[in-house]
Amino acid sequence: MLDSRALRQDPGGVAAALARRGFRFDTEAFVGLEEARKALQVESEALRAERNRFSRQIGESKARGEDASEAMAAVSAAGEQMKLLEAKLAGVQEQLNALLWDLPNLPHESVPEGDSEADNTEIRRWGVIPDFKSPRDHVALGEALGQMDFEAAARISGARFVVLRGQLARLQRALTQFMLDIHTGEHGYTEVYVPDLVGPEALFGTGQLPKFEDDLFRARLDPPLYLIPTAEVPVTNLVRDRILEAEDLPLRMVAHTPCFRSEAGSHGKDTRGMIRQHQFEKVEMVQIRRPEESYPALEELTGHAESILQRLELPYRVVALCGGDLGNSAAKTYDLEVWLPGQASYREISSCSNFEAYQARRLGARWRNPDSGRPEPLHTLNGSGLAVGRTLVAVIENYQEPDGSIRIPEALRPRMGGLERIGAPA
RNA sequence: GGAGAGGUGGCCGAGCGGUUGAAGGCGCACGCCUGGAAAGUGUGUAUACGUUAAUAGCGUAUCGAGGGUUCGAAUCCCUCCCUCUCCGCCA
Repeated sequence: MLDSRALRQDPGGVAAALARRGFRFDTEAFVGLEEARKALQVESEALRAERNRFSRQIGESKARGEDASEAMAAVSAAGEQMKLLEAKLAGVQEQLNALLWDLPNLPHESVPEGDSEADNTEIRRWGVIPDFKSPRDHVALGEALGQMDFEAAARISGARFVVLRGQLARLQRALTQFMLDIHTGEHGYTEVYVPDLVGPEALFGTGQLPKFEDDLFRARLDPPLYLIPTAEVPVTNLVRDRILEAEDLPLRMVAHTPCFRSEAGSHGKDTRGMIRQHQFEKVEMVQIRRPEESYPALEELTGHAESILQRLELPYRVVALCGGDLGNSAAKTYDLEVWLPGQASYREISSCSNFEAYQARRLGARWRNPDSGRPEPLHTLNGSGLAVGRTLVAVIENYQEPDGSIRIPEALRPRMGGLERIGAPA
């Protein structure tokens, strides 16, 4: 959600900024609604103030045992009119909210121009792309090992699920623990365990609702409950409706959760393998920051995600998303793309974003700024550190041997009981 | 799942349907007192929106959420959510 004050003061400027991400903001509709809102609000508040005055008089008169029928009639009349006005106001407010909630975040000035993935800017590359004569992808490798089973998963749950067995299952667990231990032990994050099912308010806060309901799995209808698409939702919502003190900041939290995505609208995309699943594991970093610190924090957080790839010795590049490719709530995003020999391309393995105050406003996440003495919206950031399923894919493909075995990255061996490779040749 | 109790300000805790944004206490802030501190004492201490140059005033809203009764609801009624206790079940 954008700052409604800024929106009122400079709708044209906001529209121009939103145009950078390919979003058309109907300023005329907004200004019209806003004017109607203001008029109705002022009028109905004045009326209510008058009614309150009369009500007080009634109380006083009755306390003295006097007749109050005149004032009661006045209040009654005001009440009728108020009902009308307030119904109108509620209608306008609803339209205004729908418009407001639908607006994406303003891109940061450093975000590259462009309207698609093709316009993203590569910031840096790390690592050496392995030179395989005939690389196999993780599906071929995993299935040959007998440890990756899409058919079994399909029998249980349909498409876009996987069953891992034995050392591959363990490798995924090792990756998870490895990531968590580094973020908590070296990067200053506090590990949190959070619900995997969340209510609609939580999803509204981080921006998934109301716009992106189709991407979610709903687990219960009555009091609605959704499976989380990312730990960002429950973890960021930890500060919902809170006013933090300056000394509480910054907050750095990390959580490992499964993530559930319906992948509506991506039929036929990445249908092979573990790249795009309905369910996957992810380690997620979340930071809650004072506004002036959020951009340095984005660099820091991105570095934390990169450090995992470096320790696993996986080649990757960092890409700054252009305006058109930016997620709805983000002001700026770096994607980390890992090299996948099976596809001979870089694929997203982490997305690190600064949401500035966009989520914080929806969440009511504030801090007491000592300079102003007032509660002000915080800045929220998050980034995958990393998507575990895709990391497993990257390890399998980058560490493959001609005989179909998988070497285990040095950094993971202690967590694999010293194992050096999976599927050693007979 | 069954039975019961309860949800009020940062916390605890009052609150007859009427002038209650809400007594009192704790905590916190500032001042007085003190050689310094403690104790004591005084004052202040929610948030959002609107109006405004204003983080000054004024207005409106908010006592779990939503709806209803009423001239008027923290107080009465209904629905839902949550917490606690006991029983049952259960990882």
